[in-house]
Amino acid sequence: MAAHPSSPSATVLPVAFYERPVVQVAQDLVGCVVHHGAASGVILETEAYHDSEAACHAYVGLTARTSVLLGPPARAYVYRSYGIHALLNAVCEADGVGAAVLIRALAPLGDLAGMRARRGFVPDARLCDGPGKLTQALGLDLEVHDTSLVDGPVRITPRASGFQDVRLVAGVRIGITKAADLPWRFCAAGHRGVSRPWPAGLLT
DNA sequence: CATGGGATTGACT
DNA sequence: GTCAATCCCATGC
Repeated sequence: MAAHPSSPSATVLPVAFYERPVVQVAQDLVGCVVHHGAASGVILETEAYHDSEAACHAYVGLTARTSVLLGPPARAYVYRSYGIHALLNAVCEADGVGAAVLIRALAPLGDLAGMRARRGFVPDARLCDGPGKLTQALGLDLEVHDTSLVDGPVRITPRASGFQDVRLVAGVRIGITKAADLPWRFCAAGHRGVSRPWPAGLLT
């Protein structure tokens, strides 16, 4: 952090950014930068989830698990998947609406050495090409669940240089069985560092 | 209190 | 292509 003297709060995406329709936020987040400590990466892939459709955890209503999803926007929703992986989501829309954007892939940007150490020295292109991989690379765990994305340990800043006008490729969401036909997955066109399978047209 | 499923990954056939 | 690892929590008896 000492190498970056600029004030973080001045450039962090504000609460109002997240307090919008979740499918819009999912698209706008591609190209933005996630920070955790010295580690950071450019978002290459997102998915939107909303409590109006069955794939969203909040579809079942208010429970201990879904209280954060249904709470105010601009907070981190982190949960464990398959007993092993921590998945990072940004809570969106108004307080009372269950909606979040799942961050599925990053282009590694800051603290590559730390990422390599935490990920076990895989090729750099594979450091953050999946939702469980990127949380491990960033050093995130469930401890950041229900923390602020504006002034908490995890922060997201606006689109990096070279990503202001990023072209998006939409596809269906990955790894779900319910509401599997909604095209709510968004990838940065031309970037191979996204999770498999690549959506049609990614490289064209 | 017991059971089962899941927004994944990596290793293996 | 298949499959197991392994945690949280919703559901049901």
